[in-house]
Amino acid sequence: MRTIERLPKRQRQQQLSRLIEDNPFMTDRELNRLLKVSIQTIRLDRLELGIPELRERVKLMAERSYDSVRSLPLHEVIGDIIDLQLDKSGISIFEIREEHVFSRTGIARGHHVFAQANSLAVAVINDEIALTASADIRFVRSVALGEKCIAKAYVSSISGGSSKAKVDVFTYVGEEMVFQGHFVIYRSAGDEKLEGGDEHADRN
Amino acid sequence: MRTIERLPKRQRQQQLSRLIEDNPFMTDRELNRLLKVSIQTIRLDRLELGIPELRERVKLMAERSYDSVRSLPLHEVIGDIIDLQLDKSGISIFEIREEHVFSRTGIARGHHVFAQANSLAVAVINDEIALTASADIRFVRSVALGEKCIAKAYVSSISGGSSKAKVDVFTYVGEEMVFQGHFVIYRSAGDEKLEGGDEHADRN
DNA sequence: CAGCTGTTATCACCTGGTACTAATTTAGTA
DNA sequence: TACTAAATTAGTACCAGGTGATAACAGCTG
Repeated sequence: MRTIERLPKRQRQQQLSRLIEDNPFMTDRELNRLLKVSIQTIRLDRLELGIPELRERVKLMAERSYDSVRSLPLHEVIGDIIDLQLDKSGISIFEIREEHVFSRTGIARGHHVFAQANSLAVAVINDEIALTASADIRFVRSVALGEKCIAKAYVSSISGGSSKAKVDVFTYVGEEMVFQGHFVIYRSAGDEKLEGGDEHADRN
Repeated sequence: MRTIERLPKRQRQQQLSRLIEDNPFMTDRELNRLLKVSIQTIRLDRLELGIPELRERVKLMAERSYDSVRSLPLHEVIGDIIDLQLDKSGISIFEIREEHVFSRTGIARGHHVFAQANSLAVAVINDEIALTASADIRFVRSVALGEKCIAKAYVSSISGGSSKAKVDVFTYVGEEMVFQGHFVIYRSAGDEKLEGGDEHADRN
């Protein structure tokens, strides 16, 4: 057996890779039944392909998700709030990373930029519960992978003791403005028919 | 030993919970050394507390992250597009789940609802690259955990052979409108200074 | 003292493997 | 055809990290 026609092995190994890729929870036993080869062959194949055993695969996945939970994009506030004067103004920083961009072009997806601004607008309102009621937004220029977005929020009006506040948010990359939004935020004071959006999250 | 002074057990179990909580990758062996009790006691404690063994914990984490990858909130299109007539209209469904709501109240965070609408507005535009330029949005009422958001997008105008399209999106839960947005989308045709937001994602 | 809780110790067993050795099958060529 | 080498299968010992059952012991308490 020199070189020709040893495809079946290659093919099987490709299949094996694919199977494990799209269901990493398969045991060797299940795989040997699916691929109609002995369990030893499966193990040899994994060895050659550098695919770790089930438990290691599962552990790796868990570790990855454990790490990423610590910096999860859509839980709590998007972006790090670095300055906050309640009912007045606030500043947050948000770095555009792999998971935020469209892979073909490296341009940030709009909702991330929006989410940073929205989070900040909500955080700056000094209330137990604050929800976005409406917003008028503009993406001035596209934001690329690796760029740091600095969002600055200014409360422009707070209606008396009651329910609405207006917040303007401007997001910059360096000197350039990339986004602007005018938000109307509902506050908890005196209304039960809350209107949407985001609640107040921790302010650390 | 009636009731008084059996605190050490309770305390130990609390500590155990805490330890496992903030490092789920600990074996019973490591825990027994840390807490200075036998490994059997650790196992009994886990049993009483309903804490599964290391491998189960790790597997659960992996499964959670695996599930959420399949329906990842901010990658690709948010929501399932169930109908699409390019340059005309589109419909998508998005179910509000645990990871989309503010845990204290079960109210959906605004950017998810926005993200669904934004994704759909972009998807409905028949162009290689489409980016959100601006939007005017309103959260009509808050959306709760478990509710299914049906977003309907209508292209209201496409400016000649050139760069802008207007898309109106209305999102409903049952009969009720919960969100409305008017989007201006930039299209790839004839402009390099693209303006932000979201690119065109797969349409399946 | 009996009885109870709590703790520790053993022992058999389980899953999903690794590591190694050996036999068997298959295919290709001298 | 016989030889050779790769590929596959089989079997064994061993491992981590457990479960489950059973037993023994300590210490207090009524």
